[in-house]
Amino acid sequence: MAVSIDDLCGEYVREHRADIRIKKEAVAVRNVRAIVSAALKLSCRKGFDAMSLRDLSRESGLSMGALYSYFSSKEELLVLIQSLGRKAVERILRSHIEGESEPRARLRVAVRTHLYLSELLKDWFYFFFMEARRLEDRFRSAAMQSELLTEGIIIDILDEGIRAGVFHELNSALAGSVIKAMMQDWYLKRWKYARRRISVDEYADFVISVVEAFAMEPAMV
Amino acid sequence: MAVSIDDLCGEYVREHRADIRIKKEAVAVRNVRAIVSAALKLSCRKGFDAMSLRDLSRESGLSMGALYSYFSSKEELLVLIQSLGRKAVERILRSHIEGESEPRARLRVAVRTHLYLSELLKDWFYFFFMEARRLEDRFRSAAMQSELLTEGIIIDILDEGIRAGVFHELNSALAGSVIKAMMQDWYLKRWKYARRRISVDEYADFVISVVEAFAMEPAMV
DNA sequence: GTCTATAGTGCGATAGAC
DNA sequence: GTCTATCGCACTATAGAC
Repeated sequence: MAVSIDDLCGEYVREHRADIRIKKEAVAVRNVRAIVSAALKLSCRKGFDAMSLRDLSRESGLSMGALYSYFSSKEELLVLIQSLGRKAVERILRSHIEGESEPRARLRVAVRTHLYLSELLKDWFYFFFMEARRLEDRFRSAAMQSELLTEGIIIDILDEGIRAGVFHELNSALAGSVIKAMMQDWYLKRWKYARRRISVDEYADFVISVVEAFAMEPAMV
Repeated sequence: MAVSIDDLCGEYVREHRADIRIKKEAVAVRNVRAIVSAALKLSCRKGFDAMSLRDLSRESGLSMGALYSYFSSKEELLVLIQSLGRKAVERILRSHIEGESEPRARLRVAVRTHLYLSELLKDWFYFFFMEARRLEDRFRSAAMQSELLTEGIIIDILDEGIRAGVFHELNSALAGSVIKAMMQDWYLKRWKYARRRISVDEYADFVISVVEAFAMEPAMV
């Protein structure tokens, strides 16, 4: 699963060559990386609003003026980080789940992949959640669609499993919601799980066991 | 369960008579109510940072100057809302659970009471979660303690039930975490459940069914 | 491309009239 | 008690030197 801040920033620069004033790709990627990395770090501490561009300038090592070569307003920077990361996450999540066909295995892979991905990109996921309401309407609805999309993947798997008789009759919409809630807790309460020395694998195993206890026919557990 | 914004604000005024410059209690309660109510409304839309005191002045109907008769800085207003609401919530939650003694009933009451309370005080709960990281260290650690306290209530009930043989052997700390996560989803994703016309009762029943499927011995489900 | 310096804005907070 | 008026400051954003 080759995905990191570097990869995502490289992808962004190549897709937005026209909007960025910097000609050398290597320079652009390096600086975008520094900016996004610094912005995530500072925002996750105190929030995007509380982060001033002076803070961002200091943390990223670029001057105020240089920052504006990469985005044209603070709002645009917010949208950049949100949409860039989200698109990448959706793509990766989908590609991993497609490998499995049997519902029970698909459900396990979906939960585990989501947790691994959110572990790898903790700051991004936290940022998506906490800063989504600061977006303008058109971008916020994209964020809501994204919440529903991830959940929809889970719901589809559950419905498939019910039809196949692997899972018993259950409210798949509500089940999808609470499964998503459990997965989100991993990156929303990092401090708690870190303090208790719970690994992402332990957490994944536990969530899967809860989900299966509820969804599986007793005879198959 | 007599608890509302009015009750909490009245309680605050009586406890902080010394700090508030207004002499008439009736006036003070009315204005504190207007301020807190407006602050919650505005903060839950765009965040506490994004809410200016001019916005708050407009929404509450008090002038900038008048606002400063009730708090001495924006930071103090944040702490006021956080600590006031949180203390009240903890007290109410504890008092309701004490009524039950049998582990299974206690668990059901704990989940249901928490959900009802978060329904009644949606804005407060949302505010606690989203604005906690803006607090100074000493206040933020109080917020973290509160997260652990609510979760601790659940964990204690689970441990009791395991000892009594009502629940099977399970990792009660992890179970407490994910139960808390499911309960929190109710007020963190209000837009989603409202859109789907899910009532708090439906949600409570569902969460309880998930928890019991996992925690109960198969024979007792 | 990146810098420094600064323009222009809106903020939190306060003083003083009523 | 509450208001209006205003202060000083920190912010976003930009202009112009290098």
